[in-house]
Amino acid sequence: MSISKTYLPKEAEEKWYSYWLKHEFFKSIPDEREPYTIVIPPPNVTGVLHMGHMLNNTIQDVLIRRARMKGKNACWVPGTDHASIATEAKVVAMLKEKGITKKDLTRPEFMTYAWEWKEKYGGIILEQLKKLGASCDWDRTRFTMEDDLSEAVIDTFIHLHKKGLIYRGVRMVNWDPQGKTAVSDEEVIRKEVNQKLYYIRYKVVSPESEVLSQEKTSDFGLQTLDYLTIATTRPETIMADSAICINPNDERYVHLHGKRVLIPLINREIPVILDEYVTMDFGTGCLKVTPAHDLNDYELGQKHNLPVIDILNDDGTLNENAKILVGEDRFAARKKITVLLEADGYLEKVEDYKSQIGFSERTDAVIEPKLSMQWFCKMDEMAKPALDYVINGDIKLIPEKFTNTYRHWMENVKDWCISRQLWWGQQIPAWYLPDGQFVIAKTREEAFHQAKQLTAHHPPLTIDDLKQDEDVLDTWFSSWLWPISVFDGFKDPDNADINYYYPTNDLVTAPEILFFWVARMIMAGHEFRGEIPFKNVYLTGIVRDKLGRKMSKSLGNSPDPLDLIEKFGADGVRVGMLLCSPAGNDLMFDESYCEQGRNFANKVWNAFRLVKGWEVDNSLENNNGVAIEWFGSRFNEALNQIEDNFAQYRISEALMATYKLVWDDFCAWYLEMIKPVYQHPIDSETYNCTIAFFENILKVIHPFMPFISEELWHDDLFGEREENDCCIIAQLPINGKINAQLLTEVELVKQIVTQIRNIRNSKQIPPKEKLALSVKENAAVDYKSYEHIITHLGNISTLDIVADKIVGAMSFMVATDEFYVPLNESIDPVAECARLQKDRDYLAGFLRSVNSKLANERFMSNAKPEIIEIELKKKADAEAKLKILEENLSALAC
RNA sequence: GGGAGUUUAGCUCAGCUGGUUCAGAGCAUCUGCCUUACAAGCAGAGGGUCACUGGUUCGAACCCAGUAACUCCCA
Repeated sequence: MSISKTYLPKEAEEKWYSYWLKHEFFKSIPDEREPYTIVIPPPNVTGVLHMGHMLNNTIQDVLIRRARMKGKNACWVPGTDHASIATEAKVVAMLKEKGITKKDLTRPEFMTYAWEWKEKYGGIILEQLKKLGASCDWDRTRFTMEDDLSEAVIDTFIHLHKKGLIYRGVRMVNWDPQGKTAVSDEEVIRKEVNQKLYYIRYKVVSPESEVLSQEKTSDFGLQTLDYLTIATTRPETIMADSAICINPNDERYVHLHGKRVLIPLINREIPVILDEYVTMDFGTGCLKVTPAHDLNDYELGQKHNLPVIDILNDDGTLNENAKILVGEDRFAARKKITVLLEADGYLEKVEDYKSQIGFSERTDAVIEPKLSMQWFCKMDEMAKPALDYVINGDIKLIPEKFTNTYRHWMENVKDWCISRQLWWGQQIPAWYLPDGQFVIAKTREEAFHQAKQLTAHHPPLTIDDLKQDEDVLDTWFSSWLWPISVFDGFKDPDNADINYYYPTNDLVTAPEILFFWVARMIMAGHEFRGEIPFKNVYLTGIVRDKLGRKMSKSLGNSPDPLDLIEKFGADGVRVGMLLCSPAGNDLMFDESYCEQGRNFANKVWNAFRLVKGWEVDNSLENNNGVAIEWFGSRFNEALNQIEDNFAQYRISEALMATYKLVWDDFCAWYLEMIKPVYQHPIDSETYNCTIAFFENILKVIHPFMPFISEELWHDDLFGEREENDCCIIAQLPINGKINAQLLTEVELVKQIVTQIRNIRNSKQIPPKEKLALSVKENAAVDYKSYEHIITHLGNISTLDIVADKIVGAMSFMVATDEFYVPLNESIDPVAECARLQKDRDYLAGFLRSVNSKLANERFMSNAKPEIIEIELKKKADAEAKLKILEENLSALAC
């Protein structure tokens, strides 16, 4: 036999993946079967596969393969999103290398470069998914910026605008001064940063004492009545201050009520206002209010009608409003103004200070809160039905704990800023007239038509006078339509695909995007189809390294998934990912899990080698009836467990149940039970049953390990296969009968075998030396029917049923039955006594606790009858065993 | 600051409605084996004050309160 001793995945993976493709097993078209649909969370088109994708897509593939094997019409729709910020950043960087800056290009020129980039690098990630074995229907691959999907986005915008759900407004946004775009809250990464807290003095002016104060301007006196001190981390923004705010309850500052102060260096006068918003014990209790550059200050400013003074340009430099340091970058300005303040005596002190600062996820620039004109989508109306679907269980979040978080978010939802100051994306269909009015229209012509109505009485407006909004829509404004748009549900709302596949079944994604993707898909589903987009949302954990750090490129702590596949095989990596991924909890990934997965594949491979090597002799009679019936029952029991685990989305537990079924029950017990003596043939009935079992095992492992199962499926051990007879479309075994008594008794048999092995171990008896075994049956189990198994696994010469104890033999108990193994050497009575006494003491203690329970009136009156029943049985069992132990002890005269 | 979650063996995690001999699994460790499927293996074994302190209960890993540590989300 020339089969390799280890499973070599590489060849099988290439062979079977292309075989599956060629035979279109991933392809789905609507038919009369029940559909099972997953839409992939579209990865960034310019992305490469990372561990998060591996986990996510392994789970999806397991689910989709299982559904396929359960007879459903399984459809997994792949695709990518255009990732406007990330992609544009990459294109800009690529252009920079060529010596081109974005500013020098027209919009269409830039888009040409961007599309070239996308064609060249986009979709690499989808090719990588194939290595993992992903069984997506590749003919359905979609991209959020392709024409149809873009049209859906624009139509959606127009629709929502008509409904009054989209508006334009000045709002505080997270501004990325490097990318020169607004980014969403979700794209801001908060980090703890060491900063400085600057204490700055503002001179107090008051009408009555103005003269006095001005006199003191030159020498900054130490009279605390003359100035107040604020604490800030951003001294460069003092020129944008609109007020100083103190808490009305702050007794230290009662004298400041109604006063005005001068901003240092520029001497602009601002009022002191009162608001309980100010925390008295933070800093000095005096808060500088800078509405243009801080969200909280903005809200405070709104409340108190303060002017908004914006001193920053889009690139983060100071503008003319700042009066001083104009043109300086904000961080350079901070350093310089500190020097100026110090020089003029305004700087009281500087302290070290730690606080959270927002950084752009894409450019890592410090986020600047900035007031800017943006497009918004109103959320409150849409949030309500989207919340209801989850609360009333139409959509299930797995694990359930996320329902709370979801509710909390949906009840406090904020409007969605949907504009981005970029070119790569769908350009907002707003057209501005020269007078600043705008219309919303799909095309320039339509916009012109509408615009003419607005300016009916004015001199001619030409079509070229219209200027389209420069901004594009947030990528999530495409993604939230994904479950509908991939089936062309916007273009053709009643088409066969959308009617058949929608709502989809399961969505598998990360909890990080529960709100800005999952929640919005639910809103879109309700808004545009009046239906949920999916029934279950399985939220995976975040893949972390052993130290609990999130895997990331910048930390360099993430293995390359393709290297892992190379090293352990795709099946091994899939198993490895799932072994360490409890639902909803983060997973501490380690390569050793993949190694375990590889070893498992190897175990299956070697079980195959064993069976493959057997010779069949038709004249032999079948002695393995019990073993065969037992494994059949055990297999059915395991099928139930696996099904149950899947029903609860406990996928790693379903895998573990499968793992144990194969490794322990099939390999370690069943195959050992029936294995013929070396170079002896096997009877045909056992052989055929074993092959049938093996084929069922291939089916059960297939969703987890598609490649090795398919590889073995086609071996002639399992007979001739038709061209289309493949494991991937085989139907999972149907649940059969379970003989519970048999399962229980074989557990006892296993204990007997283990005890015999222990005797061998402790007495250093070689496995080849046969031993005799006698049993004194005290209970109802007929061990004679298991004789074949016991003698085979324990290498026992004879199994005798005896009526009396055998003195001088090694003994052990299983349940209440007594077993004896006579040895040539005499046993050590002292050691034997000690062993028996230990058992007796333990049992006696146990019995005491049971008895005290039963003697407790409150227990007897409160406990449920079945609990009392159990306690009584415990008592009876313990007493029976104890009796035997006592007998044995006295026989030994201990 | 507000909200949510986690804490069980060296590691990663199960443990459902409080009630079996309930303290479990996989990995790792230790011991013995190159026994003709597999050393990527086989046969055994050890290992835990269920974070801590109280409470409820006949009975608590599980319910309640408080404390501590860690994580995430929001501000």
